[in-house]
Amino acid sequence: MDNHKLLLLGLLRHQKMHGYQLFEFIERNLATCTDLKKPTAYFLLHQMEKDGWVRIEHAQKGNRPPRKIFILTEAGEKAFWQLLSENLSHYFPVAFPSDIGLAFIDQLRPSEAIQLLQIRRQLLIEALDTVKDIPTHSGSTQLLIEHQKAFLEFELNWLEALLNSLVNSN
Amino acid sequence: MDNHKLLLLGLLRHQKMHGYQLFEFIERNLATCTDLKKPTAYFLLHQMEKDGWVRIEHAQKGNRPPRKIFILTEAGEKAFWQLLSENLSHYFPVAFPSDIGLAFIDQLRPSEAIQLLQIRRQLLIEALDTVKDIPTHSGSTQLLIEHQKAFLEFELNWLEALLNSLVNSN
DNA sequence: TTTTCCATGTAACTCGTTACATGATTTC
DNA sequence: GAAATCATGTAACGAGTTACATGGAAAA
Repeated sequence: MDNHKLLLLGLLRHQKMHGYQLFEFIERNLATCTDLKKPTAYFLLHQMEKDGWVRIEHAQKGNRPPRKIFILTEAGEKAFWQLLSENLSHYFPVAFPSDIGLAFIDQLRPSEAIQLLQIRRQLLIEALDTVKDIPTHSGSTQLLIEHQKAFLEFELNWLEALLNSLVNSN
Repeated sequence: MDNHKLLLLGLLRHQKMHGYQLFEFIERNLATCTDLKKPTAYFLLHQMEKDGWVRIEHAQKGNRPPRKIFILTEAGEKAFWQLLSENLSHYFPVAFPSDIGLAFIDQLRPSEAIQLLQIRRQLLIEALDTVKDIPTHSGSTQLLIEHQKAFLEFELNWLEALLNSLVNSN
């Protein structure tokens, strides 16, 4: 939650935006790296407004639906630094739901295990291709994408090594 | 949730156990790899009993609190295979909350960024040490631990490369 | 003219967590 | 005698998701 707020604040610090615009940006560029959904984004924006971290300006473009433009306040700026340094000085442990199946792989015939993991391998390759297709960003936003890419490559290598060892033991 | 059930079923398939025992095992051996908490485990076990995947035998050891021993049924066996092949043939995307901070690292002075990330580095090293201390398991349960270890090593390398690039740009 | 895009949200639900409750028993 | 262990849970809460609602404008 704090990290989601950090993301929104950081984007707003760079440029004031309305909710749809924020969400579009995340969806288009960071979908592989984060998982902030639309209703959550709106909810957090309003909560931050209550807390005085952002203020709202209303705007209209032609006859389009009215926009709520979110602008960082000074309190929001302070919160940004706080959340940023908390984030960077922590390490958030990651659990891998996919791994649970691996714990029981020795209960399958190797040929069956291989067949199932081939499908996973294909999905991993597709995920990696998606990340590779993201256009390069300026600044350190690119780090997020680079890290995700490096991670997926690591995962793919690891899975292929596992597949090889299964093939050899067959 | 399905993956948590898969984990419980898989452990029970190997050996019938009571809730406390199951949870102890997970806590002791798989804490770094999964995040199943005690109340969740009890809840899922009872839910699976309602669904007929496990049945309960009551037992008493001395004057200790009575135990509920969970035993896999035939339906549970079927569910196990179903959940296992679903798990293995999927890839569950992973988001990294820690990464959000990286997107804004160019807004800090490099020296400050380095200082904060050094703390993260230390935490990563400690997490890695914890995994290295887990005694070796028989069978493919060990895969889970190996994967977590390899992942943490990847993370540490990546972070150190980032730190180096920050030091050089300073 | 039907679909997609723009722009906002709400309501109900799910999964899981935290904190607490109970009570005997073994260990320090 | 106090603290940790064994063994079971419940109740309240929290974060986030899914599905739905609204309604005009642009694109196909």
